[in-house]
Amino acid sequence: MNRLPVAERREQLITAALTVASRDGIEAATVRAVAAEAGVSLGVVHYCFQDKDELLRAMADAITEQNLAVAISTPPLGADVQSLLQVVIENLWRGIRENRGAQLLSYELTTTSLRHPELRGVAVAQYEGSNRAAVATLAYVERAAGVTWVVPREVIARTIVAVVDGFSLAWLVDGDDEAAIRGLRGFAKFLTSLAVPAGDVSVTPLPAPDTVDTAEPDVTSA
Amino acid sequence: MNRLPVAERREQLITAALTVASRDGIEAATVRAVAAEAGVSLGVVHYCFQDKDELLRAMADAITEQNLAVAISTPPLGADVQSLLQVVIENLWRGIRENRGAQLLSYELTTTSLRHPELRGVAVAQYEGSNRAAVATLAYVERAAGVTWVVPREVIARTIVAVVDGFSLAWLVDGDDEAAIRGLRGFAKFLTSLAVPAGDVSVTPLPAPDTVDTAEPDVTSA
DNA sequence: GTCTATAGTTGGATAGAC
DNA sequence: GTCTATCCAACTATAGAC
Repeated sequence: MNRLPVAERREQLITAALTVASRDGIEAATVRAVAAEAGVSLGVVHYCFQDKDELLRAMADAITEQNLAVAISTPPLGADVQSLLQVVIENLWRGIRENRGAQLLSYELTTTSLRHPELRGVAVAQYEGSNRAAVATLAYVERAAGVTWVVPREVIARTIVAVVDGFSLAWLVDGDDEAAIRGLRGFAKFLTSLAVPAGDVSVTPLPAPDTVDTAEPDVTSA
Repeated sequence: MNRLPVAERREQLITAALTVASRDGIEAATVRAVAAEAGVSLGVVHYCFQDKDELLRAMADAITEQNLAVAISTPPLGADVQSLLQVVIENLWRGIRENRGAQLLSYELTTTSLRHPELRGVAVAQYEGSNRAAVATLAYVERAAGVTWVVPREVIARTIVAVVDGFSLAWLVDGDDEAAIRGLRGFAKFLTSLAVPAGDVSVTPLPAPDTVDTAEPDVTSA
């Protein structure tokens, strides 16, 4: 109703799009539905976004940013690898469990992106976000617990993303919370077995929380 | 063109639907596109299937059956757990790698099913198929290598499905064959660490191949 | 059983008044 | 900037001729 600067209007519409898409699925996030959710008329959306693809892309970017933002929250410090990984994984899991719709939307965005050339890049961006977050988390754990890994950090990061995605997907289907958390705990234990005390360097002092660029790897992306 | 019994016509249309959906995505598998692919007219499809949902459901069932059928193929026998698991996982991976479209379709079916009440059950059926195949594979490995597991077989099965799904999804996005196979090999190694020699019972003689109801777990489902 | 024709929806996108 | 009105395309589904 009110006249807003385009930038703000865009934010509002992106939020509306996220609401609709998380709740009712990516298919339901039509231009019309988004306009209705935001309480504006159809024309407004087309005034702010060139076309539907641009809106979808903006929505995907918003998710990624959001995940990276969440990733800054600091987990409990100073503990052994085992419990540190446990906590990190469980925080991550809580975020997923409490946002079923968003998690499902993330997979919908991935598959949609993989099928439509005009959305090429969205899925890759999601994955890059996830991997960066996972790598940063690992770096954090390394410093906090004074360890390194017996395999390259990037390899572990990829595994984290894959395993969390896999268990999330299974949980989306059967809703078995117990099985999900059990699986993830087992995985944390496995990760622990890949850690070895950092040889030469003693435990590096922890940087201030906000210079650690993650805590919870983004798993919203594919 | 020709007059076929309904049952055969259905098979033909399901095949056509699989072709279209694997190639162009689940969205592209419209009644019209399927009819065109099968070389029949629009009305024929509606004569064979009550509505589009029934067609989609039939398509999903066909995938599951197909996966279970593939799972009967016998892997190389008589080896240690490590190499046995290695081979099983690599066979599984080859099947995925060579059917990118079908694999992607599987995830599309899952998310679609999770969003549409009228397709409720499809995703669960996919997952049950995967799990049954994984459990059967584990049972096979147990007999072939004379081992049992330090955690319940069902838990391992769920983990297998999750991990394979996770790595598959990552591969669909970035196409990194090397990373995928590396990750899966690492996982096979991990599984090996969960195996212990079967204590009391000596190695049970292998049943005939076709009584072993799997070899490759279905990972097509979500 | 198979075809054409058409009804009835839905959704993307634009034009033009205010 | 925002609204209404409208166009156009694609799709599901059905009716009825052959």
